Amino acid sequence: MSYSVIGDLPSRLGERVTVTGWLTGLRSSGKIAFLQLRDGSGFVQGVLVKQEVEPSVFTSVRSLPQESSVKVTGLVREDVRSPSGVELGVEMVEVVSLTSDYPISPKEHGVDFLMDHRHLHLRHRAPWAIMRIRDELARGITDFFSERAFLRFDAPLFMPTAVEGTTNLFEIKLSEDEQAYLSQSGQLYAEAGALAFGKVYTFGPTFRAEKSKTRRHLLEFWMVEPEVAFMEHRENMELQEQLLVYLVKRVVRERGTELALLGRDVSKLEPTMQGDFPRLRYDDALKLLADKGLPLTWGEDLGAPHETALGEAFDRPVIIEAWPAQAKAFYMEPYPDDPTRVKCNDMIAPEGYGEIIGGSQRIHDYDLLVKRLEEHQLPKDAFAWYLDLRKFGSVPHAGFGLGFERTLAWLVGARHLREVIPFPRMLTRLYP
RNA sequence: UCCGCGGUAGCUCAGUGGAAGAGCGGUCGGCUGUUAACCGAUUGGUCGUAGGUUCGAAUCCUACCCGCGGAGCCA
Repeated sequence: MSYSVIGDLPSRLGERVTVTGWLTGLRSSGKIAFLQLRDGSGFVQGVLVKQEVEPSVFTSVRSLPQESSVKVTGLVREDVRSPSGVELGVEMVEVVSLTSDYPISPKEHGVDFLMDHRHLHLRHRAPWAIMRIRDELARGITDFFSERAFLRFDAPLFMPTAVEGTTNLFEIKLSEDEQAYLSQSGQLYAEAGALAFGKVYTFGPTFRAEKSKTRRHLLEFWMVEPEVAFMEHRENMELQEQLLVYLVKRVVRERGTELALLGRDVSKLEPTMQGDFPRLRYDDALKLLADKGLPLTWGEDLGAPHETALGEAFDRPVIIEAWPAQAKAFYMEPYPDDPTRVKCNDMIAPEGYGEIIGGSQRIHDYDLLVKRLEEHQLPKDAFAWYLDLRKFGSVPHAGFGLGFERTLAWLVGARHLREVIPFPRMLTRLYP
C-alpha cells in the first residue's frame, strides 16, 4: 500500500488516499468529528461523519488523544473553509500508536516549558514553518555559491588555537597534556582553501563561549564563510549584497505559506530584494549615531543600542565599512593612504536583528601580517601555516562570515535565535 | 561578571498578613461543520529551597538555587 503526502492533497481532488501521520487535535459532536492531521509535509482536517462509518469506528476515533499516530483513509475534497482548500472525508482510521498525557496542549505555553519539550515542540506549526524555511535558506546558500563556481570547503571544528584572541573559546581536553578548542570561525582555513581553489565557502557550526544571554546569541550556531582569491574589499561587499538579495527573494518565493503561517509581514523584506544596500563609512555612522543621541568616540566598536539604531534607520540591510584598525581583527588589510583604517565591513539587518555579516579584505603581505601577530601577542608558531599562505604565491583575497541563525531569525521575524535552530545550545540550555 | 524581572495545579497566571483560586488541559456526559469549538460535571497543590519575624506567612526579612530579559563581547 502506498501512502499519500498531505502537502500534495490539493492536487489530488476526488481521489481516495491514505495518509500517515499524527493527530494534532480533535473536536467532535455526537454525530461528527474533526481530526486535525499532520505528517510533516503539511496539515489537513479529516471529517468523520458517524452515520457514514461503523459505529465502533466513530466511538474509538472520538476518544483518540492528541499526538496519537494514525493511518487515515478517505476522499480528498474541496472545501472553502479549509486553509489549504481541501479536507479529507474520512472512511477509515487505523491507529498505529495511542498516546497519553501529551504535555503540549493547544494553549499558551512559556518559553522554558517549550524548550524543555523541544523534541516534541518541533512537531507544532511555528517550528514546522521555521524549520522548513531554515532548510530553504540552507539550500539557497549552497545553490548561490554552486551557481557561481564556489567550492564547498569544510573547515575543521577542532582548532589548535584561537582565530581572534583566546577568550570565548570552548576547551576540549584531547589527552592529559594536549588540548584543542572548538572552532569559533573557519575563516583561516577558508583562506587556505581560497588559495587552493580560488573561490570557496564553508558552511557549518561554530562555537562561542560567550556569557551572553540575549535573543541574539547561541553558544553553537551556523556560519557561512566565503573566501575568494584576488577579490578585494569592494567586490566583497557586492558579493554580500548579491547573496542577501538572492536568499531573501528565494525564501519569499518558495516559502510563502510558511511565512504567512508565522504571520511574517513580507512587505518588510521587499526593499531588501531590490538590492542597493546603503553603505556608510564608520565615520559617517558615528555622525548618524550622534544625531540620534548615541555619541561614540572614534575607535570604539558599536554597542548593541548603536547597532539597533543603525539597523532601524534603513529599510534594508546597511553596510558599515572602513573601520578603525584598533576595533577590528589582526588580519584585516589597512587602507594604503590611511593605515588607521582597515578594508572591512559589517552588515546590519533591519528590524533590530543586529549584525548578520562581518567581512574584510585580508592582509596578504607577509611582513605586515607578522607585525600584526606580534602587536596582538598571538603565537607565531601556531600561525606558521597561515603565514605560509603569504609566503607562497600570496594574493589579495577577501571574504566574510554570515550568521545563519541571525539571518534566518530576521527572515522569519523570530523573537529569539533559539526559535530558528532545532536544538538550541545556550548557557542555560543543553537539554534536550 | 553586572543590572532588572520572575518561580503558586500538567500548562498560563491571579492572589501582597487572616479558609490556596481562575482559565486551559485531563476524565465523564451532551451537541451534525468545528477552526485555540461550545455547554455541564469532575480531577488536580512540597505556593523554588532553607532559615527567620509573627497568634497567624504564598504574602514580610535573610541566604541560596533555578529561569527570563538586557549590558559587556560577538554572528
